[in-house]
Amino acid sequence: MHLVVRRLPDRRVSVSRLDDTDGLSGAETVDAHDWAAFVARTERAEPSTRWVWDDTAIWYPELLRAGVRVGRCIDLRLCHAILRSSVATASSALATARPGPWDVPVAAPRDTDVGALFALDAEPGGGERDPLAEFAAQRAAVAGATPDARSRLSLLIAAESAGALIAAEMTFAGLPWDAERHDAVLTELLGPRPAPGARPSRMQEALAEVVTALDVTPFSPESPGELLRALQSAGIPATSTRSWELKQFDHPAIAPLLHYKKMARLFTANGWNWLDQWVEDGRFRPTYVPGGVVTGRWASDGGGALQLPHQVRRAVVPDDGWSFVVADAAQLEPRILAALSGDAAMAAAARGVDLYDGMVTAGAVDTRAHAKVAMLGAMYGATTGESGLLLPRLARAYPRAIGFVEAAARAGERGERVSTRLGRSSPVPGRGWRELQELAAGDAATEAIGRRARTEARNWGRFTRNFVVQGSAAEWALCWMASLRTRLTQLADGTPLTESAHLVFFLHDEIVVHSPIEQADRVARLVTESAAEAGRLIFGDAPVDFPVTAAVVSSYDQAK
DNA sequence: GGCATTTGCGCC
DNA sequence: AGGGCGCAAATGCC
Repeated sequence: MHLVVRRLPDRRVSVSRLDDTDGLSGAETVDAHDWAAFVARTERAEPSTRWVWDDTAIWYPELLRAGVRVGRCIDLRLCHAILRSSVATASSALATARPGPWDVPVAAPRDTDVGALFALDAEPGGGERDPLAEFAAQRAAVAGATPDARSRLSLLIAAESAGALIAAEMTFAGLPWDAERHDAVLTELLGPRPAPGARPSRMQEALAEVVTALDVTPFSPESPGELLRALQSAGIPATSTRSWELKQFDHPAIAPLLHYKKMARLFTANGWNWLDQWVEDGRFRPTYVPGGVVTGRWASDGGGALQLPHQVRRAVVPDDGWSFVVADAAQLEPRILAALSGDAAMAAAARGVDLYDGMVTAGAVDTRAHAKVAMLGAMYGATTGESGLLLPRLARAYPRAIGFVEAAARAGERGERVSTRLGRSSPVPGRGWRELQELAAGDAATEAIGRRARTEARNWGRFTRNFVVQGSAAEWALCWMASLRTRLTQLADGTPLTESAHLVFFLHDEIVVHSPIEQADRVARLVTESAAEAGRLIFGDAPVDFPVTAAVVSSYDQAK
């Protein structure tokens, strides 16, 4: 049962009911005051309802604030983006139409004030968005795909939309954050909080050491130019001020300088100012941006939520009487590649808990470290260095897996689109890229143009090579979370979201569930079950395991 | 002065 | 010459 909803100008919502064949079977209008109650009533009476709306980030926060949860939805904006560029729906009316009001590049405005839903005076797309017509166009696009693509796209649409619900719920719940412990971590590593504009004492000390060791007049290491001149004046032939380059030099100034840089990073990115700005009432509430990355990964907006350094994870602490269940998928991307390519040998190596160990046991590589660097290199397109050297051996042991990413790279080099397991396709390269390739192929091409064209082609090939793996892994993660969410909802048995176990953080292949202590072990099992279900949903009976490590902890840093 | 780009580094 | 991001501060430009 689909209920297509749309904002009306006079603070009302129109609700169109569609039957199983998408025929209009009823319509009504609901006043803003009654909206949350209407949704709650509908969810109770018909839990399998799928709400169809333009943008979850617009509709859902207000419902959550009213204590109402939604089981299932279709996020038309997110699904439009998928279907618009998918190779599988390329000939559909939806994909071939001129850009319209659904082709908005970013999520809804960050305005989550109470009443925001009905306060929107203009459509985010700039034009009138008709959800009924858009839903029909999307259903037609999917129906027109091959049967195989149809079922995969249907799963992708459901998973993407579930992700949008989860993102809104996680922002609503917030990540439990102990500001006192954060302050303690900062004080331990940097010294006490300095006056505004001043450096923390430990940074000051490290800087003094650097100045002494370089025998220079005091300078500001935040300025790459000043730092470079200071280093060179002491005879250190640095060409940049990057830490990984500075590491190579043997000079007494290097160690305190690297220490300084480390501290400076923590101070500016996740120091006291960050704490003041982002943590309120014991919660960090970033905005997640589902579909924010071309590959389908989530992005985030505000507070650098997806880059929380390990140093400060000690401050992520559950409420009294609660635990965290922290789980991550072991070697997710290589396993995804094994499943995508149907590489039986790699699938066999993936049978244990550690895929890299499995590769060593099979004799494909010498050490676990080699296995890891070689696999990452294969998926990222490394050509030089250690991983470049290991690649031939890897290709002999796992020809199908390596052949799969190589094929994706070659397609990208030709300017073709590649697709994830469920049918999200990479964008076509820009006009400048295509013109350069045509120029290089023509009679007037110079050697320099040819060189530039080949470089650009290889660059795009590395992107498409990684796209298929990263994007398919993102789909697995969405299915994992969506399956878990369903189980957690059952466990909650009608309890409000934040009064029972609920997701509070997601990081590509890792999740954190905030759970009452007595439920935590059960939640850990649900996490594991959900991972197995995700594998089945996406790959059917393909013989690749997706093990997850699930730990019950009393602070985030204790996991792993 | 303000806005855009670059540099460097955090995460996966 | 290794994929995808976000963010702070410095730097570049008008």
